[in-house]
Amino acid sequence: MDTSHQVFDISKFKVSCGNCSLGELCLPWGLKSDDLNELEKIIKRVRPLQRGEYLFHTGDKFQHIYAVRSGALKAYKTTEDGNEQILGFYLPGELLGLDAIDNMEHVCTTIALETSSFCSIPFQRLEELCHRIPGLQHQMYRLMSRELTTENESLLLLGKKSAEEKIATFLVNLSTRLHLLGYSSTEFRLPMSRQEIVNYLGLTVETVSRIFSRLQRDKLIEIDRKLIKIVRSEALHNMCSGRKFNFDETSAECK
Amino acid sequence: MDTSHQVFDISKFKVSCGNCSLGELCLPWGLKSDDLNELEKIIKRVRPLQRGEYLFHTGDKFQHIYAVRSGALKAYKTTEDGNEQILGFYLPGELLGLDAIDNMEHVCTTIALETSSFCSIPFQRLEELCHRIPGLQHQMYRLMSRELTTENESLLLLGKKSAEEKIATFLVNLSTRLHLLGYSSTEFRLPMSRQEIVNYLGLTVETVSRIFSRLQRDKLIEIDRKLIKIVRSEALHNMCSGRKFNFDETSAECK
DNA sequence: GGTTGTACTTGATCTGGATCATCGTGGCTG
DNA sequence: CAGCCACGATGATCCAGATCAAGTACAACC
Repeated sequence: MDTSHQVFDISKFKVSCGNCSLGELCLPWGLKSDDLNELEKIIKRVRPLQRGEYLFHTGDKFQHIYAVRSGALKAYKTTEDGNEQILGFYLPGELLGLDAIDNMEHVCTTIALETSSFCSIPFQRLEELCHRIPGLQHQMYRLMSRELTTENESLLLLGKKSAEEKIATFLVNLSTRLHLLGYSSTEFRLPMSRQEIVNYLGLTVETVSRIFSRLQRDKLIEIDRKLIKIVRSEALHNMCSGRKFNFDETSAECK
Repeated sequence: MDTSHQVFDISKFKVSCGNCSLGELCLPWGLKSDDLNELEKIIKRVRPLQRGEYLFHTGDKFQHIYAVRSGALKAYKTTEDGNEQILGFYLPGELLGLDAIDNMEHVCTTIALETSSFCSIPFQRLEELCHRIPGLQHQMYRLMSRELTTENESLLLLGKKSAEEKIATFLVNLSTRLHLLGYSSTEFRLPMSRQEIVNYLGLTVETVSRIFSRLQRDKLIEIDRKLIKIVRSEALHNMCSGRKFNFDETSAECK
């Protein structure tokens, strides 16, 4: 048998959630070792995607949920008039496809922003497993609940915030998520283009460009193309919630 | 024994999902009669709320999810600067509190917009029951998944739509949900104030007032305080997605 | 019936962010 | 290395919707 073939057939690799650095952020959280083994049996790696490749399309039959292992994706819908509407960005440890359970078909399209790898979990078998493993069921509820909370926050973000607040919130949110993954929270690379940022935030490239420039001029951040360095993170945090950027008085009362 | 007392202690009433007109819209969807009985055992009615009374507050310990039986509620968060940010409105058949599972505490406050009644379901016991009843577990996933989809749509609503589109979408959405409940989809009463509508949509009362007036002048709707009559629902539907309101040419090609 | 208060409407003006236009810059190709 | 192209920055203008400022209508109370 030609073993070299197997090297490329990555889907045959056994997944080891136990050794996965994302373990605690992902599905296996709180599982006992036996249960983990059960879960690992149904999880498969899928072929990594290059930038621009799709994970699933709107309307695809829903069979698997996916966990991002590495890389970054965006999820979007296409409106009646053919425009793309970005719903969110996904980083390692995050689950994709949960919104497809209701109608058993995907309701958005997901595309890799950079080379990305995934685990795929057949939903039906996951449901069966949840049935035998209470901890897994609970973790599923938690993850779905968390996604609801996240979306509520996005709702506030888009609904009530000014351009400046949106951008500050966007950066802080990204910074927080990267930090959770063990990366620097102050220096990182934006995996998405300006165009994608503004589509998501409901702004225009010009506005974002101007605000980035202003943040840089005011020494809150340093920015070189996609490289971001957050210099004054407290000030950026304050900016998220409408409080004005007020220099050294970060301890002052904020009415 | 004073039986008249029991008339008021509504929480002692056994819930009958089987006879509930909301059955198919709510938790019991797809359950067999035996399973339904199990579910009914853990569900209780809670005291109805009058307008202005709270169901739960942000930060409350999460113990129950609630199903709206009648009436209407709003869910909101309070921002750092003390403002109210409405996250959504809830009608009969809809579940409240699912976003609290993650941290086991409520992340928003819910208040009755009119006299409203509820069923309460202790989450821990529901989880145990889901464990024994696969259909119930599946329905929970479906309901949470549906809420994710709904929130994605709200996201588009708030992020990219114009004031007119937001209002049209808001009306159409309400109309659809009321229709599902067996009410008229063309004539209904808004359970919320203008102030609440605009808070939710991220607009001002003046803008909404003007757009309502315009829609009325153009004979798309008739409006008398909180009473809405949708006169030309196709036109209103078109308006939701940025397509211009173009009179009788509803059959014309929409690029 | 008058008084008060609250919700809603309508008009006038202002402004944040969109749109339009131009230019710079860095990466890629031949 | 020139030429091209996609991306991003910046300036000038425009406009949808906010803000400010008066009204008006209706319900609650005396």
